[in-house]
Amino acid sequence: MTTGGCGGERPLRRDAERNRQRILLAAAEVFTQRGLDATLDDVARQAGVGVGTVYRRFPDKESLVAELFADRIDAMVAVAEQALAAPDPWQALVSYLEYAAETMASSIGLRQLMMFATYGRDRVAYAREQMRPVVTKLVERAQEAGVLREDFSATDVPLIAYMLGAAAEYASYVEPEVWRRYLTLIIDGLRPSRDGVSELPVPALTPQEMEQSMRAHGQRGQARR
Amino acid sequence: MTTGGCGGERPLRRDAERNRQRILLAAAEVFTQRGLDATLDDVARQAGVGVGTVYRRFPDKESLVAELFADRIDAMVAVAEQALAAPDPWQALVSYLEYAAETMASSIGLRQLMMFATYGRDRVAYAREQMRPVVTKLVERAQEAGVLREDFSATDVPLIAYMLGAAAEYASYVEPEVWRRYLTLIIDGLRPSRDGVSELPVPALTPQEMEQSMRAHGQRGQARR
DNA sequence: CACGAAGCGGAGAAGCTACCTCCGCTGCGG
DNA sequence: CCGCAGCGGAGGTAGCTTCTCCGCTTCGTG
Repeated sequence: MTTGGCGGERPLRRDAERNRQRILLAAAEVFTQRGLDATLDDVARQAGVGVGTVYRRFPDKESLVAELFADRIDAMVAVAEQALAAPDPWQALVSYLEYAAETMASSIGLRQLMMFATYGRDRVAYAREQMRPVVTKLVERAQEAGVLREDFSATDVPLIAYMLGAAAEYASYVEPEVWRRYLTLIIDGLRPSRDGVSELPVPALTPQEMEQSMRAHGQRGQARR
Repeated sequence: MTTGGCGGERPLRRDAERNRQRILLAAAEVFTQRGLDATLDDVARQAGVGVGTVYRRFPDKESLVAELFADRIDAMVAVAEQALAAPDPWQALVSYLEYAAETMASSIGLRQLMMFATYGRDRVAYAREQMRPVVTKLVERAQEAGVLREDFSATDVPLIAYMLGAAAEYASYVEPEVWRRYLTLIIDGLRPSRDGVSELPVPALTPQEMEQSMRAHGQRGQARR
């Protein structure tokens, strides 16, 4: 009632607000399980409302997707910064890598959003820019401490997370956590100079190349599907 | 002429045969670079012929895809068997893993074909059945020799290969070989009991679960997309 | 060379699917 | 109790894919 100045938009009617929440919930379910290719019709069905209701609340698919995942994208940046504050350089890097992989594995839609420049380019681009120097520092700190192999690079982090997300998606119907096996293998391979360690055979992607890859996939709406 | 009994089909006219080869070549290009979602129209354009010509030679998309990749699928089985004949259990497993990953990384279409039950189910299913016991033996032999961690499983092989293929696809425009970095990390993580080795945190997929995953993705034509 | 048949191209039919709009009806709440 | 915010979902529009058809071209044999 007493909101007084009515900051701009009047509050929704009670039933409308309830439907809005239902839609958000349904969208989360649908886009995480089936990816961003899923239709707004699908979301509506899952929410138990008509398509019209969805389009009344969200001007288009992109807005809905953006609103849905905004906080999880922000969280990725925050967690990276927290990791940098942690005392143990090895633990910091490993836990961030795990967090990134967990994020990519937890939602097909979010993975597509982060890795393909299909929707919400601005916000994602911004988050990526925030993270880049932080992750670089994370990697360098571990290397300076001598606990991480020298040939590892910051751009390997998102690619590994993406890759693990792909494995998670593949197995999502039977064991959504298999990716942890492969993360463990990779982490075990991350330590420096043990006997029998082989050098990494190819240079890592440069940040510019990461951008390019992202764009290349964004072009033809692969995210999709 | 003197083919006499005419084994069934008369040979194609010279220009027709030339076009057939062009189509096969174009199809290889298109399906490996863009995946099985690519249109037969795309193939025709790439081949420099009309769509009609494609459909005259190959009854439908599936036939073309099957014919294209048949030998590479057979090769996967053959290479597995060869690996089993190699003397060094570690080398045998590692080289097969590399071969599998290379296959999945070299062609988006082939990876989809092998991992999603969209086209050519029979041949792929058959190849998988052939490979399963061989890979199992490869893994067990390495474990008995004490050169491979005990918690590694045969079903990890295709999943790892798939995952690396996903990384390859992502970076295909800038550095199609990055996946080798991650294969190396994984291989370094494959050796048994070094100090600081962590146990794998999740059980591997069972062969039945592998089948299920494959089918699940095949259902809604994701492969494509 | 001439001619029949094999082959060709590509417009377009047929069938989807996805996004979004519109309008007559419903039911909230002042 | 009534006015208006909100609702549902049929359907318009656009795009895309698979495959067919038929008038024209080219091969190669007699």
